[in-house]
Amino acid sequence: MSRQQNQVPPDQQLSERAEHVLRTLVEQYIIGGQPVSSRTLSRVSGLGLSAATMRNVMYDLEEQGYLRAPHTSAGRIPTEQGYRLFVDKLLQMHPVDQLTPQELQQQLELDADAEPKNLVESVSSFLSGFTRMAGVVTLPRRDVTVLRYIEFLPLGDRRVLVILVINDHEVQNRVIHTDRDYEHSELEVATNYLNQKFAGRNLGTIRRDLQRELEATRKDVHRMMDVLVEMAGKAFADEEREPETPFVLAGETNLVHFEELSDVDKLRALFDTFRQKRDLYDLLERSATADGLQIYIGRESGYEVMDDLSIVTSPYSQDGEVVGVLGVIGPSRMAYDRVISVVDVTSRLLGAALNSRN
Amino acid sequence: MSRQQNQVPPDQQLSERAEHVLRTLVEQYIIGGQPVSSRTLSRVSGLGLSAATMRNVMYDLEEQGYLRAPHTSAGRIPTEQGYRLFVDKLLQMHPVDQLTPQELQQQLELDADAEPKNLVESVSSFLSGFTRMAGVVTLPRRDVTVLRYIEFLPLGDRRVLVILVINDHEVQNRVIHTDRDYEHSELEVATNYLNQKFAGRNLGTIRRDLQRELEATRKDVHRMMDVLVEMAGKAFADEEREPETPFVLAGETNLVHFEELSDVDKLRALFDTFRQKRDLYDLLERSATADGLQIYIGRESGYEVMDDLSIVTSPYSQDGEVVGVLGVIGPSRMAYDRVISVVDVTSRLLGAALNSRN
DNA sequence: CCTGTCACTCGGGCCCCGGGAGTGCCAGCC
DNA sequence: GGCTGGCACTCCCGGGGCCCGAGTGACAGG
Repeated sequence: MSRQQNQVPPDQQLSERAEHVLRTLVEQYIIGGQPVSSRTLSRVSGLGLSAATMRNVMYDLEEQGYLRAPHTSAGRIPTEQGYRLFVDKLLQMHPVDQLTPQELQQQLELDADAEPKNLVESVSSFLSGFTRMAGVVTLPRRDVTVLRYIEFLPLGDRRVLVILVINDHEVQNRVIHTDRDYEHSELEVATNYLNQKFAGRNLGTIRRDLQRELEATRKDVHRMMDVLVEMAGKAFADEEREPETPFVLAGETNLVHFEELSDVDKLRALFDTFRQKRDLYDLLERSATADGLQIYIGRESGYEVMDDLSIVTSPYSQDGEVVGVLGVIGPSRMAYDRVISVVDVTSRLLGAALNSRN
Repeated sequence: MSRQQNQVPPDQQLSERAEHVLRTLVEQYIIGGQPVSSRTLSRVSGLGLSAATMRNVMYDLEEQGYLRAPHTSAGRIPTEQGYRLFVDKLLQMHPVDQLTPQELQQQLELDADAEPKNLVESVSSFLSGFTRMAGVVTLPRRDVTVLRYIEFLPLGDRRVLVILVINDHEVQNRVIHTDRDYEHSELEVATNYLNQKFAGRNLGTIRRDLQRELEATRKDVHRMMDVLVEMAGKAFADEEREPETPFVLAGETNLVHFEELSDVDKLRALFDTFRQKRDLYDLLERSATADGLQIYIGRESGYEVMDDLSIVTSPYSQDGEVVGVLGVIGPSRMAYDRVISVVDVTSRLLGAALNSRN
């Protein structure tokens, strides 16, 4: 206990040798999942040093907070700080295995014309399937949403189907209930009028203008216009009803396979957190504002349940603007090089898939 | 071991008293989760019998395969056969708590105009939330699918949006890629022609006729017709692309809270089965053909992973025709009365929600 | 047929013990 | 000064023995 307390400030430079040892140790731990002993390091590090020397180095690393020993006579495992240094400085990226994401590539081509929701589900499930951990992807969120086309179709039973084409690609269907049945021809008038007036304009401003329009036509005799504007209003009001949980989590149950979650209580706590979605969403939001690929190791994310778990995230963009975040959640003891590659490539592919739609 | 082997045939009638004891025991076990002792039964059964007598009764019940003792000096717990008798004959249904499904009622009203997929997701998540177990709902599957309306809209970039309204309520969007861009007016011709020809007809027959139509127009000079029929063909071909996993499972992670799944290996096996979806789907299919509410206790379902788990299912109908199944998966030690009520009511409400759309 | 009683069985908690793994430290060597 | 071999020490882990409590099975008597 004393050793941890009088830590040498962690910003002190580590010798190259110490870094090499740390890197080897983390790699070994990731492979084997067992605390790494001085003997193993001596054998495997390639430094040609004896176990005794390794012990000295390890002692120093522990003193500086990079390692800890689960108990006296186990080997050592990395602390969060140890992983941190590892990913920041010591990680050797293998060239991305270009072959494997092909699977995603194909899937994205299949989904090329799908709604964002479906796209996001595909990608999330790819991330989880490929890494055998949990995948998470937020729905793309654009500030400018341009109405491309609006159309009304009669469904009968005083219901009208409203079709909105937004941003050239997203198609939304709404059903609104009206005071009476409308003829196809009547609705065609509405369709034409609204398209002429609003197509190509921003959804936010349309909502404002509709309000004004409504007041104007009220004074008018043109009852028909009144009704159709109200219809459009309804359709757009519905737009407000956001999905409460704007991200898709997949493969959570993969996590049950990991040693570090063989404690059922921990598993429960984690799944409960996932269920609430709020915390995870906040974390993702944070990653969206930070730029580039982010790695939160263990409690760095700020949540106790993330103990021994890490999350690797990357924002994805459309038209050069960040519209969402995706990532992978797994044990801190994960193969960061692979996961980083996958997350990185995936975010790019998703971005590309979104762009190719224009 | 000997006692289990020379079992008295289970079809032998149980005395009323034995049944009462069995019922009390199952109820107690469901409440407490602990093996039930003769003393407890003596206190709680209301029969005014001593523990010693209970022991004799329990001995008989064990001999007939309704109970088993985890070990000599624990109490007894029900076997699958015990649960079976309990649910078939001894279960006292409380009048359905009419208040609680109100939550679902409201949700369904909100979703009244939603796509089947969303409806099913709502219901599945209700089942899991309300029971705190796992909920599962298959997508409604209708044999007759009538095309109500079809429409083409130009999206630009040689893409055309096809909107299909099916069965009065389901709206499907497809994007198809064409050889060139089409004017709105050209597509309007297509829209009119196809609606006139095919609206109100069965999707299956339309597909056949389109094929014929295509061959006919080929010989014709009318190139335009050719193209649009091909378009429609594409749209319907897409229809074939079924969701590979036509059911929605929600709240699997709730199961981690149960004692009987505190064995991590079991949990893994179960989640792996869920991931594959096939087995579960087969099980649900089976329940659809059987009529009314079904209960599979433990391995009755035919799957080893369902050991200590039960599934309560009920088909749901639209226009008097069974179109899907929903259910709840949880430990065999579940409050069957509540779960049965919920599953039953939910299937009715879902059916009603589907019907009210016509 | 029911009941009180008593011997018996079994699981769980506890301690103790020994073996094995890995360390910390030290003396000696280069 | 840094590296190494050696050695004592610490700790985990598994097994065995012990006791206790819970619950049963069986039996004899009402």
